[in-house]
This record gives sequence, C-alpha cells and structure tokens, in this order.
Amino acid sequence: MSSIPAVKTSRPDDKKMDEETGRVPPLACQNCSLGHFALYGPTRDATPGEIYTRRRGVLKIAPQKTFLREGEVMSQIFTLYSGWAFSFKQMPDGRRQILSFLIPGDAIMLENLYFPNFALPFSVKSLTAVAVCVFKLEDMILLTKASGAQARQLAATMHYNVACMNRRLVDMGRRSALGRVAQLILELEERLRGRGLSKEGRFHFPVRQEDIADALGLTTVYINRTLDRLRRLNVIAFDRQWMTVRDIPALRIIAEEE
Amino acid sequence: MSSIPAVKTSRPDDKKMDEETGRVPPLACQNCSLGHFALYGPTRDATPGEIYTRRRGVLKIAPQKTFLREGEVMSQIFTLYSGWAFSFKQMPDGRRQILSFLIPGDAIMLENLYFPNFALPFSVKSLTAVAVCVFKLEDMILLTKASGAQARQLAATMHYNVACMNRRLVDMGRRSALGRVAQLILELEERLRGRGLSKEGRFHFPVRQEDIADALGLTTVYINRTLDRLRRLNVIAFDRQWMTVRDIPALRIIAEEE
DNA sequence: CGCCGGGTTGAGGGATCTCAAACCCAGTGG
DNA sequence: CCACTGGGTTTGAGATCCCTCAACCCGGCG
Repeated sequence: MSSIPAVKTSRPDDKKMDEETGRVPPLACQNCSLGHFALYGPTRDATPGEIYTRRRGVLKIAPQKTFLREGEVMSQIFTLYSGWAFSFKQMPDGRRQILSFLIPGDAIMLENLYFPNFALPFSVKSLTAVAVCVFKLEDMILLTKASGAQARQLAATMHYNVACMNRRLVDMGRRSALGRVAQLILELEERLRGRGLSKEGRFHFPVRQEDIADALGLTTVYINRTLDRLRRLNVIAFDRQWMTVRDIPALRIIAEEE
Repeated sequence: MSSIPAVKTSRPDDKKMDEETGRVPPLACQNCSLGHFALYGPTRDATPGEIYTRRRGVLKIAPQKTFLREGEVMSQIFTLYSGWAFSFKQMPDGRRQILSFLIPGDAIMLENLYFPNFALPFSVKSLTAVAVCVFKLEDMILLTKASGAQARQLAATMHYNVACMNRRLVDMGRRSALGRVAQLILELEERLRGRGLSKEGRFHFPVRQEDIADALGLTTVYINRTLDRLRRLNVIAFDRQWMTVRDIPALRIIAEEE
C-alpha cells in the first residue's frame, strides 16, 4: 500500500506560480530548467521527449508534511521539482536524526533504482510546499540500463551521496558545533549553486534551527548560539529564511579546522 | 599507481596457519568456508570453479598497516579472507573518523563495482594480520551482470551497508556514549554471527579502545569508562581482545534507550 | 630488568544540554 | 488600528556529559 497522501496530482500544463520560489511548477520536461541536473539528465539532453512521456504525474505537497514513511515499499521514484524536504529517522522516544536535505533536482530514493522492492530506510518530510515529479521505478531502471551515459550519471550521483554521508559522519564524530554548521552551509551552498539556486552566496534556506540541530546532532538552542557566532564573525548573514555567505574562504577555514 | 604495499602474494595451496584465528589461509575458493557469504556467494554456490579461476592472488598484510589510501583509483576489488580491518578518514590535523569495521567475508570497496574508476573515498587499515583475496574489478563486474541472483546479492549487501551507515549517523547524532557502544557491539556480534565467527555471543575483538573511540566520535578515556560501565552492568565481558555478550536483551535495551 | 603499547584511574575544565522566560514578527480577528 | 496568538528565535543560568591532561598499572618482549 502506497502512503502517498491524497493530494491532487496536476497535469504538466498547470501553470500556477509557486509562491515561495516564483517558479512555474511542472511544465513539460523538455523545458524543465532542472532536468539537466536530474538523474535522467543525459537522456533528457539527448532525447528530451523520452522523459516527459515517462512521467506519471506531479505531486503537490503542503509544507511540513511527512509524505514518505520508513518501511514502505515503493514502485515509484520521485524527483524533487521545487521546494525543500529532508529525509530522517525517527526514534520511538521522539529523538530524530535528519539524514540529508533535499533540494530541487534531487532524486528521492535514488537507491531504489539499484534495489527495487527494498523498504525505505527513512522517512521524508517537506519543509516548504513541494512539487515532485513521479516516475515508475521500472521505467527509470530500463532508462538507466539503456544508455551508458545514463548509468554513469546515476553512479556519479550515488557516489556523491555516499561522499556526503561520509563527510557528515566525520562532522558528527570529530567536529565542533561551529565546524559542523559551517560544513553544512558550504555543502548546501555548493549543491544549490550547482543548480542555479544560489546567487553570489545568497539562497533561500527554509530550514528551522530545530532542523539544523537534528541534522547535526545538536540542540536548537546551541544551533542558535552557533549561528550567532558565525554572524558575529561576519562570515554569514541569515535572516528570515535567507542565507548569505559573506566570506566563503573564511567559512571554509572554519569548516576545516573546527 | 597502485598503493598495495610490497607483500608476498601466496598461491592458494599455501597452508600455513593463521596465528590469530587458527584458520588455514586462502585455499581453493571451492572449499572456502566464507565464500558462501561473500559478495559472489550465489555464483560460487552454483558454479564453484568460476570464482577460483578469477581470483588474481591473495595478499597478506601485517597488523596495523594502512594498505589502501584515500584518493587512489583501483582496478581491483578485495575480499577480506581473514583478520580485521577498518575504513577511515584522516583529517589534516590528526583527527580520525572510522567509517566501518571490516570482518572476514566483507568486500572492501564494494561500491567500486558500480563506480569503477572512482577514487577511493577513504583509507583502509588492518587491525590484525589480514589476508585478502584479490579480483580484477572488470571480472567481478561481468560476473555481477551475468546472473540475477548475483546482482541481487550485491544490491542487498550495499543496502545493508547503507543501512549501517544511517544507523551510525543516528548513533552519533542522537545517542549517548553508552548507547553508541552498545549499538556497535550488537552490530558486530550480529555480523560476526552471520559468518559463524561468534559463538554464543563470544568473539574475537581485536579493536583498541582508541579505535572504538574514533569510530563512535568519543575519546579513548571515555570509551574505557563506558566499557567499564557495561561490564559492571554485567551485560558484557571484554578482556584481552575477546568480547562476550552476556545479556543480549539488556544490551539491546541500552542500545535503544541511551 | 626495563621498556613499550595499551588499559585504567583521578581531577579539573569546557562544550553542549536543559529548562525556562522573553522576544519578535507575521497572521488573524475584532 | 490594535490586541491577541502562535511558531520560531533569542537569551540567561545552571547542570551534565564528555574531554584533557597526567599519572599509574599491567602483560609481553627483547
């Protein structure tokens, strides 16, 4: 039984503006400004129509909704089109660990391309309103196998994800709060920049301090003080969901050394 | 340039005893007591000769040697035959984070089956004397693709590894020292038991407290006190490289709650 | 016997947590 | 236009968990 909540799935010609980002949601994949970065990038670039015909729909999800739950077995795979989300594990006593933040262009459940029929090892929750493109798992697996470029892209993406997880492990094991926060900001800035969503180090950052805490293994209060410290050091400005990295080199040094 | 240190690679008929485990090192794969668990298990079970003809040699490595270094590109893949090792990241200032412990039957660099030509994202160091079976990456990739059972086995193994990494992330982010140590012991006991290397909760555990510390993001001193606490609680006995889990249910409760 | 690589123990310090209150700001409703 | 509300942020004070430093112990080995 799929757990996708009962939200309307709109057809691609739906042209309503997304309030947060001002981006027009799901148009034909041919014109999608993110398609090039998505896991099916190579295929889309070669034969744009391929992707569009395979898309099974577009899901709109309200902010702060857990729309995938640990343990479910899915026959679909998702690409985040707009908005932010994160994957996490929930412990019985309420503690929570965020595994990774998801930004536009990210595939959710990438691993399932290699491991179909495996239960989701985490839950996924939206931070903002979110639109995800839905594909049938089988279709995408075939697509992946069909082209070498496609397979390489997938491999590279998974490799990048694993690298991020390793880095996060190092952060949590061996870095101070200051270093972890710096590291996180740098990672997100880099990923967002790669997708054209960070201009001169400034980007939309709709993440509550509690979420940062749960991602880095700290508490809300301490995250607050740490962000404050970074502000005072004049390396970042962060206010009302907008983050600006004022001094990347300095931030990088902090990220390395702390 | 490969970084494999200049150690003798012995032919399979080498019958010297391994001092630590008392196991006869690398015999013909057909008779290997671990082959069934290895990543090429399905193939070996169906056509035992297949694996043996593909093995390129056996590497003997002394204890406490870093025999693979982050950044290298390998054309081979390894299976740990006997002994313990671990993968880790080293930071410029000396801090270290252990990513995972490797036990007999584990593949090293599993990911490279999917991502050949990618640089190693971590270094690997032996804890005890170690013997590894060496295979050509290409050979194993072909093997993987040849059989569905083989591909499924690989997928399952990678999935298990990712699950372990996620669990470790949760541990480091949201569990106390006591919980983390308990969790680690349980994980290792389970993995070793799966390979017939833990009898009634008792197993060889050649890991220094400093290594445990580097795996769990704590200090040697505190690991010591924590182990002591577990001993006093009468859930484990641990002396001179031998670990005994006296009370699995209790340990599990600690692992969950702390 | 003396050394060496761990393990063990003690005392003090610091990073991070907990608890709790105040604050800020965007909405909402009068 | 203002009072009220609610989610999130900020601040303060005190408590803990874990770290640092340093000494001591112990078994193995030359």
